[in-house]
Amino acid sequence: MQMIKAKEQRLEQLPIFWMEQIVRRYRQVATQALGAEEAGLSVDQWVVLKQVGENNGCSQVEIGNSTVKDAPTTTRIIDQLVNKNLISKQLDPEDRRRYMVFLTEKGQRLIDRLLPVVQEYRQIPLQGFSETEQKQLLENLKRMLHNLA
Amino acid sequence: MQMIKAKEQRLEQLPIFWMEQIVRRYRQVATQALGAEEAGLSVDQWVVLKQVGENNGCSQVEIGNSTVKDAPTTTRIIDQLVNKNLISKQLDPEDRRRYMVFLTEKGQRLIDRLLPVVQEYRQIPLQGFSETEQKQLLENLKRMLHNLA
DNA sequence: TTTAATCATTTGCATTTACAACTATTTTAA
DNA sequence: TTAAAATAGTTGTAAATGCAAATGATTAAA
Repeated sequence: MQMIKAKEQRLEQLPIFWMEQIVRRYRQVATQALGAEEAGLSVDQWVVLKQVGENNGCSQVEIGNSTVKDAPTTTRIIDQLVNKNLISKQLDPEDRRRYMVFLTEKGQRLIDRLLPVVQEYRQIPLQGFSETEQKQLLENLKRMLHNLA
Repeated sequence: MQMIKAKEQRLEQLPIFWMEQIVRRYRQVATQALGAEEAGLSVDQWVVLKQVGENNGCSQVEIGNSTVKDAPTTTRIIDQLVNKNLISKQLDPEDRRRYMVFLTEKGQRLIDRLLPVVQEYRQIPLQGFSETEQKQLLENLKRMLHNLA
């Protein structure tokens, strides 16, 4: 059995290497687009805000799960949004460990205003990708994450 | 011309959403694998160390370019590696703004020791991907980054 | 040649992040 | 019913990151 020396991998051949750049650059684009709206909202704050809007009254754990952020991060982002009066928290009378999180009217108005902006920058990275290519890409990414789990 | 309401995008339909998780999870796997070697080396430190090894005597700017890290980050990682005696810096007599960066013997030995470990965890995310799929994935990622540039 | 512009590197700072530890509450099970 | 385990959320901290600005050196231009 012959030993074959493993091919030296250059960084540019590693998907992760590119993904890191894409994620970083995308964040810059998103941050800039949100910043231009003078809403004082970070990308993460937007994601959580939107998620609260779609799951009004849910717990922080649920928000953390759906946005894939850990508990401390979720707590802090939610507090930031509460301080901006975009959402509110209220102790769950059924389970006094939990807080139920609600969108405020101000929060709803902000979502309505920012949604078009977000939808615009979200399509930037996939410009020129066919539906098929997008689906395929998503599948590949899910496979990669599954491999790492 | 009829207005079509943009499809509400869920997070799970965004490639970036998955990429963030993949990158984070991959870092955990890599950090753990390196940690198990008791080398006291972070993932970023490894990448820079390896890059210095492949470009012995080059400047910090060049290291930063090849690893896609900004100047302050590059400076700090290089200093960490210098403190561990894995690399050394030396003023370039031709251009006294630049430092030339060299691998030490200790650095070379560490690379030799860690390389198999790194090659092992690097292939984890792509398990089950054919050559063709890997090439295609890389192409797609490059396209995405290009769209964002 | 002197000034201005550019370049390589460093420093400082504000923000983010991951991780561990802690409190309070509820659930489980002995 | 009471002790142990699990759950929801919070706090603290060390490290990483991104950005802006500063320093020292070189190059380009007036």
